[in-house]
Amino acid sequence: MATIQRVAELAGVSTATVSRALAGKSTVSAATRQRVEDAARQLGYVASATASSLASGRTRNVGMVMPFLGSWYYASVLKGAHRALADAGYDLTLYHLEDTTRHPRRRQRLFEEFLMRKRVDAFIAVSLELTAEELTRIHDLGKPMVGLGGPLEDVTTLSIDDRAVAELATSHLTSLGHRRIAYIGGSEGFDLDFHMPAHRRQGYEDALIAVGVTPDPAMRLAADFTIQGGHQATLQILGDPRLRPTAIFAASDEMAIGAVLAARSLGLRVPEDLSVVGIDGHELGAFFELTTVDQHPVEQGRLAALALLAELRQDTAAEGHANRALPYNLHVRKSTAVPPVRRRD
Amino acid sequence: MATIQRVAELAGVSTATVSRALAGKSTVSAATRQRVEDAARQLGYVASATASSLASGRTRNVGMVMPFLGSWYYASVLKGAHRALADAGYDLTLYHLEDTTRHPRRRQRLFEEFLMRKRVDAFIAVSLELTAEELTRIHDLGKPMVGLGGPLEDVTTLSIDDRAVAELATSHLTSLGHRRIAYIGGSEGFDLDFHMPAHRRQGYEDALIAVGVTPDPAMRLAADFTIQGGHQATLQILGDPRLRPTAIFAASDEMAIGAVLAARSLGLRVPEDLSVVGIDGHELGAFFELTTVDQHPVEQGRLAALALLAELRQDTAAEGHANRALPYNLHVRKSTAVPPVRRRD
DNA sequence: CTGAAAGCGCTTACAG
DNA sequence: CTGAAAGCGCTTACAG
Repeated sequence: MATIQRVAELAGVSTATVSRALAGKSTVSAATRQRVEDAARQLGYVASATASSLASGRTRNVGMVMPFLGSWYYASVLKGAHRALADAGYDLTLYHLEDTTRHPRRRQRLFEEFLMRKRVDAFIAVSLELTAEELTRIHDLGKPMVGLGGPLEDVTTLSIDDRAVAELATSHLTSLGHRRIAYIGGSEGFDLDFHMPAHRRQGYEDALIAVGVTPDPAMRLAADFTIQGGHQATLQILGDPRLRPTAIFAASDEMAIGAVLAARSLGLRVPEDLSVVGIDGHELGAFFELTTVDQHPVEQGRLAALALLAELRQDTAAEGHANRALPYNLHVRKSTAVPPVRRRD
Repeated sequence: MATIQRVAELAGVSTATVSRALAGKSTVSAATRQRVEDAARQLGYVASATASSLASGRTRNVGMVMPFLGSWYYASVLKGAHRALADAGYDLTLYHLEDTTRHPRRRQRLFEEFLMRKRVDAFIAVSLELTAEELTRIHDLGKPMVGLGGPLEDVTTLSIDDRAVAELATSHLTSLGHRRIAYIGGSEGFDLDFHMPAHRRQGYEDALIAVGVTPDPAMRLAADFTIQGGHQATLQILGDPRLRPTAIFAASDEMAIGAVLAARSLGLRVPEDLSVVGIDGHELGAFFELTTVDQHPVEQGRLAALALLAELRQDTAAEGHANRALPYNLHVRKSTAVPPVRRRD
């Protein structure tokens, strides 16, 4: 593998000039730059990231800290962030923040060893619920950080307005004429950001109140954020003769798909007998013709990466820890429609 | 951030001794080691990966090259590999090998820039179909590499026996008494390893022939490896009055789920009217009570990482480029049963 | 616009 | 068992 020394010899300049020319510094003459580039190409030279990092103090590598690997949302965010970073010439190193209670040693090691190695210039933290000590440790690293999802103290955060999203989904249903709308929310502790379920419930209730409906606690169920969770909760709701909802709003698309399948298994047609709306923009939504509030996870990853790159570029110690709002939009498909004609009570 | 120099001062030894003590070299006295460890802990010292790499030539970082981010299988493999690497003290840097035809520049840049930076000691390549030139470039990097999935020339590869897997799934059906078994295989070009569809089809046919059934080309359909793909193919198969299969074998669990949903939409019960078996061990399989041949993707990622770590440990130039077989097992759930009593033809 | 030289923070023969 | 010193391959003030 070629070194900068070899390139310098071939181009007939010093290693300092090679470094400047390939880094695109403006203080190199066009002719010299050309010779250096030719020599580098001829030798297949690419600067060693290791040596470059040690000398410059910049790694051109970003750490991505995620609580889950293997689920659709996180994989999508990862994809969006990776592409934006790669386009800027950055590498992405992945850190899995495991569950504290189940894997205390692995999690501890992440903070005491992996993140301390100075392998990255900055971090993107997705849906992180951190202890005070963990947050201190991260701050002590002195690296820029952008959070996606849960609001973190003294960290620039991008997050979706969970209340507004839930209100939009519910209003979509009320505007179609629905009044008996059940809500399947997250069970406590399932999601890492424990404010999210409360915000979404608030949005749901706000939308009901806006059309004069008093929220009925019996119409709210907690479930896991999975197809199975939505399925069970829906069987529960539809099986209770007192409830008779005409629509279900689920806090995730997977739950909503579970609701659709549960309705079908009871012989109900969606949307003729029951409307269903979810949140996410999940890849399976298209197949199930699910109406949803799309939160664009790939785009979320991209925006987090761009925000971080901006901080790195201006090297701001970043006082402006804004909590920026992420985009979302209602994607109407065929799982929602006007409610069935009301039966006599 | 503490440097090795500070630790050396605090412990009253040279930096060389600090380095040896913390690296666990046996040539350090117990007393000295203890003092060094105490000093390091007190200062919160962790060696800089950058400096360590430059000095030692080892990065303790592995590159994971994947053609897709965001799908369940790849996310699962990533998860398994990440954990095994982290447990060995290694970091994981992710490289997305984008589709050649759609993103020629991004893919080219991966080979000409990202992989050349010497940021990693070795690579794990998942389902990679590489051009001759790309393979040459990877070999020229002189780094150990383990392939998962597609067989790569001169590379240690872990792969599943696709023929045997398909034969097992099909034999499960024939042993239940099925003889009219349709097969939904991958459409050409969808998967990167283009031998896989042929091998699975071979296994399907072998199992039929073993019970005296002549494979009928009309019972084979190609589809995308998705729920949608399986759904469409199944409507096609069940809609053809000449075929009347009692069972469907799909080359992936997502296809198989599509088959189950298609059957239900036609009023058929699974498994009473139609048995369905898939391949994968997909997380959704449990919900749909799908019988499948589980290929344990998380475990695949772990095994690939362990194989790579073994190569790194013995620093073998690795002549033994064995193609090791990955484990799989039949997971019988409720989507398969004896065939319905045959109607008169 | 370019070069000589220091230095980034470690590891590791070499010597004792 | 330990230390002094070289060196890993770059980047970047500093000087001209």
